[in-house]
Amino acid sequence: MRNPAENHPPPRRRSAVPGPRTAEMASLDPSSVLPILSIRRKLLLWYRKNGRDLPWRKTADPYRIWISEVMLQQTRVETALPYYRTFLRRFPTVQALAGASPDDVLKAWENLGYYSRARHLHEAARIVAERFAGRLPENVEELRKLPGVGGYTAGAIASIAFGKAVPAVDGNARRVLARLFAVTATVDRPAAARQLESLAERLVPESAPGAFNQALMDLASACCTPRKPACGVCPLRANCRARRDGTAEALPRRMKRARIPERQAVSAIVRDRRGRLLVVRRPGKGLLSSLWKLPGGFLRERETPEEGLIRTFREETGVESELLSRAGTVHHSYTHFRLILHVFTVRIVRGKPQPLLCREVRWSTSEELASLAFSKADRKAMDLDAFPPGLDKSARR
DNA sequence: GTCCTGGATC
DNA sequence: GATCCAGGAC
Repeated sequence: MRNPAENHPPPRRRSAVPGPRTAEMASLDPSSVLPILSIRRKLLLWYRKNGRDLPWRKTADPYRIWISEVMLQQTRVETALPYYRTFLRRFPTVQALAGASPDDVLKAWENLGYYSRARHLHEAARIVAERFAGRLPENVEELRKLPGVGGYTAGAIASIAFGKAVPAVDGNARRVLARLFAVTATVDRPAAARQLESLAERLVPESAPGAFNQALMDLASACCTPRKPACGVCPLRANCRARRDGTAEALPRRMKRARIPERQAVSAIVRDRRGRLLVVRRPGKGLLSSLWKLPGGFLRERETPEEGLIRTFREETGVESELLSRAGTVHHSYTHFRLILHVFTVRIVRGKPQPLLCREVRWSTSEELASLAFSKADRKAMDLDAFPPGLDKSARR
């Protein structure tokens, strides 16, 4: 009947409690001790057999572990994998990353999404290089002060790279914990997040905290999946309250998300006589900051794509233009809006492009385009361009 | 609330 | 092909 999730031990710093806190738990409820020990043992055993073989698990280099954890924020393992390899070939050390140009770092991040991660990572690398002589701090509090390092990432680095017995609760771990302890509170509310965090804190063993934290996440991806969890083969099935209650698939509970609005935008494909493409660089803040894009922008209410194109192209670069043809439409979806992008081929009738509402304008050859960082949506838009045959060769010379 | 992309599902 | 969904930091 006792649910550890409902215990609210007085908040305390972990360091105040040496060793496993089993004595305290025992004094509260003898029956709750065994599950913790049993869960740890089973999970670690399962992990030794079934843990994924990932490159960042073959290294003890805190820098590499840090890179992997930042890449894994909001990102699947399979997606991050190739980026991890190329990023580390390119920036093998904290010093290499700290000394790189922002553009190189951004390019290495192209298509990985959430580009502020790349900016923060770069900034943090400089801090680590300058203030910490290239060594990452080892404790959660100091790690958390680095840009781009929040609670989860700090816990992951501290436990995996430095063997600290701290939890690292990401969305996967939250799912496992919510089911294991039948936490029915809405997990994206702070109260429930604290509850799960405190459960994780009690579970993490002093002996192998990094392995334990990773085991929790691997279990989440291998059998404690969001839909149709494979409870039959789960090593923790005997301990799982949700399994007992038949509520595994209903947990964790989330708030239902607001409907996502739709926004319309326009993009211009403009070529010069040599076949070079006009591209502009986005501002340093906001959506896709510092990435390159085609000229254009968001439509106003009741504005037609044609009107919007002429207006946004003028506002962004100061030129007067006319439409040549419709190149097509791109649909792309962001966290908080869906984008419908109308793409036109366009001709400049007056003026020379200036960086007015953008950081930079440039006529780019296809070779140069390959070296600039664009968002997925802009790549899609550029792919709509029916390149005039014959010009391509001259553009490359 | 604002940041992105890709995979699963219909 | 559209829609839903998963995944942390600020």
